[in-house]
Amino acid sequence: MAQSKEIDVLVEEIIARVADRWTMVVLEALEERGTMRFTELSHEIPEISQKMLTKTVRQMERDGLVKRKVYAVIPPKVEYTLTDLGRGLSEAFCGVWIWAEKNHARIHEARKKFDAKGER
Amino acid sequence: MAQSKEIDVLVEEIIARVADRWTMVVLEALEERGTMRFTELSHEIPEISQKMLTKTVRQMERDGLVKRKVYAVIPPKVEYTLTDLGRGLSEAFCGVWIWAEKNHARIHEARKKFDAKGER
DNA sequence: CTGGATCCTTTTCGATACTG
DNA sequence: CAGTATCGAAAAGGATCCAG
Repeated sequence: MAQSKEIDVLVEEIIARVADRWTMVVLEALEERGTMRFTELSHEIPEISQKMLTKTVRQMERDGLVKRKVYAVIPPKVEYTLTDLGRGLSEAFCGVWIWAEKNHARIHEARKKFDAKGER
Repeated sequence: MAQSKEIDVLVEEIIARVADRWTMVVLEALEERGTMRFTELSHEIPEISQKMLTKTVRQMERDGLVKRKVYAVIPPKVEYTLTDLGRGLSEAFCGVWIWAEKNHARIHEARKKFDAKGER
């Protein structure tokens, strides 16, 4: 049963959005540590800029992957938690993480070989 | 058993590279149809430009995900095939595709809700 | 047929400064 | 604390032309 082409395009768009560099890392962090505040996230992922973190969590919220809970206190407090949808994605992506952990050495090796060839 | 931080960064780099928009689509195409020529790929994925396709398959070759076989004929003939590494990734990523197929409707729904809120 | 090279536009991203 | 706004650098991407 062939999927329609339109569905394919929709699915591809989801993959592209969701398989984003930072989305994956934030998803992992939230999966491992549960509910987290904005600053906790940025400490957990030092490589991300504040701007990208804001953008990423907003996008994830929009896509229904995380729940954003704002406390009306001063100073502000905002907590991020994975939704069921987000946890499902995290689980689905688990296989890719495992694959990457197992094979990153092979990839780096392949790159070295490839680059060595080109230098001749 | 906590993984070292350096490994994490290596793995994240792999994820980022491999979870690229076009890499995923090319991977899928090659997994489904086996060996393919350059033009076949570009026909199978009409949305990709020639430049991006070239770049993507080069990168995948460098990372050891595809094998590139050049036939010394005129006109030129180049075939692309997944390596074991590539097939492994495709398999690992399979879970994410299934998740996306199952849940794309929920995501689009979540987006609609989110956008509706913002318009007030 | 399979690209490489070039030019140009668009998008992404980081750094910085500022606010409730 | 948790952002928004803005600027400029850098990267991605498309279009076109050319070559082996």
